[in-house]
Amino acid sequence: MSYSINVIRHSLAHVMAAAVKNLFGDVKFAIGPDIDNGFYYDFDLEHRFSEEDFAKIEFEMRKIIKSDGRFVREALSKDEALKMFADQPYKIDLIQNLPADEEISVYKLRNFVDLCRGPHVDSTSDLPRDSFKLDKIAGAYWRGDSNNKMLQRIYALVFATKEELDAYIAQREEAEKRDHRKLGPALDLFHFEPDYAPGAVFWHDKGYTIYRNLIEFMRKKQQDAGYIEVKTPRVMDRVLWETSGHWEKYGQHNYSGKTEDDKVFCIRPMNCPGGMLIFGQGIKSYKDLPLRVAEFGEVNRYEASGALHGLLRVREFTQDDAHIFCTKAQMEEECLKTVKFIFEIYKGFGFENVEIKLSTRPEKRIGSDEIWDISEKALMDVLDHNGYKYEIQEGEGAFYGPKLEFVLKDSIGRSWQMGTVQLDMSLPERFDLSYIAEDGSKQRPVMWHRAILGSIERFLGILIENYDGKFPLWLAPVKAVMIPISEKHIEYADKVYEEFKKAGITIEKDYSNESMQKRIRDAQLQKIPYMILVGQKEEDEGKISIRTRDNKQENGIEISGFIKEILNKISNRDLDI
RNA sequence: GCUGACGUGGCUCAGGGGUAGAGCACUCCCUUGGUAAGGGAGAGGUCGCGGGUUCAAAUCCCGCCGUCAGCACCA
Repeated sequence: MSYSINVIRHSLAHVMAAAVKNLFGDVKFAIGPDIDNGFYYDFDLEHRFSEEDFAKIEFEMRKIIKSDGRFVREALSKDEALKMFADQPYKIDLIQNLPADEEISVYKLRNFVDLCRGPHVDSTSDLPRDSFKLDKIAGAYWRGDSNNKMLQRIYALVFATKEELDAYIAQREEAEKRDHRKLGPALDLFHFEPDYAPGAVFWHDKGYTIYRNLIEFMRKKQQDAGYIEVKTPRVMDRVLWETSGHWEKYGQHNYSGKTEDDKVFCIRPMNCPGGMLIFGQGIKSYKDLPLRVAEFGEVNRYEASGALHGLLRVREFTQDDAHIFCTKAQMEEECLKTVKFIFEIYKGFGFENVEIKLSTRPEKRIGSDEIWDISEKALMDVLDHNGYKYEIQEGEGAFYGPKLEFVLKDSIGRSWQMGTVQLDMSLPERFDLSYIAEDGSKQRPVMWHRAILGSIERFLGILIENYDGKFPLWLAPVKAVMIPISEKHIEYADKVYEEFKKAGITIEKDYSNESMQKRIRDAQLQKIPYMILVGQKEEDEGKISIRTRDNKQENGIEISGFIKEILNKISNRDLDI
């Protein structure tokens, strides 16, 4: 009989728990579910696990697997279960939270009994012996709540075959090689100064060129899509943040300070209030709607130290933010337009595989259930009526409204949450925004928040990893590097170089006193799209030779034609070189 | 923020109670090379910061800061 990989993973979690019990004795067991690449199990025990324990635990697991132990299911009443797990406080906690009349099942594996719904394999001989591997140790809070005790979690990788396990590990190593925290400094894009500005980016010339390219790209697209662009203050009085409600909810994450006359100012953690004040200025008519207000807004949030992660989670970043004000009647159309817009933008970067998640009302929220019903339905209608597939994330919405999240898969299959579209039922109210309707009455506008790239920093981090540093031509900070074969050809190289310059193409010279091979290697490592090689032959013919970073080679190319080709690729934003 | 590991020249890392090493990168010299590392020489660090133990600390202990892996958080 063959079992699903999930059943195998979960059964192995029991085996590992049993092994830990055999080896370490007094252990309090928490939970051990299967996950995407294997399973984990949370333990509470005196002994501090270290990776040196892995070999021992794996050895014990294999012993258990070989012993042909049976997984035996037993059904108990709640009282019986409580008695059985009397010395297991976490299991007691779980049992007590089960419905009173529910039958409780436990699974026995030799001397180890675990509270569990199952299912499991019949016998440990159904389990693989060489396609699992203990992976890492981590702290994890009981019930995922930071008020609770932190337990020790062991993660393990489990696949159906050894080959799949090895492939997974190899894929992970590949991902590590593309880590933007490595590639970024190596390609001279940016760096961090942990001592002076943890979580804030120092953009170098090349990185900032890409950064500006991204903003220009969005700016152009937004203009075409009927947005206006504004710029609002970064430092504003605390009163504003109290009005918006963010001081109360996120005050601890704000950068704020007192002036000499004791006023408290706050560096903006988001751009919304600025957008509200722009709308609130003057009297708006229904004829002004929909009003799409974009801002490339730099924000600062004092994120928890443990949350920082390269460009993906920083304390200072720029959002490609926009607030769309519209009437109730325009609400769905605007949402649909935005969703389509988002897909169009992602496609431009080669991200075709985009998933939508719809997050519904959280426990802590404002607004009546009626309004939530209407807004959630509005989002679903837009998606349903236009054939978009989506997954619902119950209770994951913002406190002020439901949201759509756009998750894209990169070139090596990893998922990233990027853009978001959110309905805000709070801010128009708090800022008392209104417009004059056709019948002369004052109406409250509907307001959508939306960010497409999310943050420029984050998006760029993901692009680095997605492209493995090989940016498409239109984004690449340096399009080509000029490599004369020997010193004798520098004069000709300069002549060619000037032609590229004149055409507005960013190109570097490498006239350093190194062998040509060395200079080619350097250019390859910098992932510069084109190497332009000129030697005696090229000089005699008045042509150039091109080598691409993908090792494509073409000799005797005509200069003006090649320049034209590059300019074309840049303006078309071609993804291939 | 929590748990654990870690913090040595720009980068990758070795060493380890008696006042610092390698490779790459950098500078200079030789070499003038046809598609991923030519050769030589040189410069560069009070070993994250602060305190303690010691005749002596980069090395041991404590605190702080930061990084990494998770967890929690993510307006």
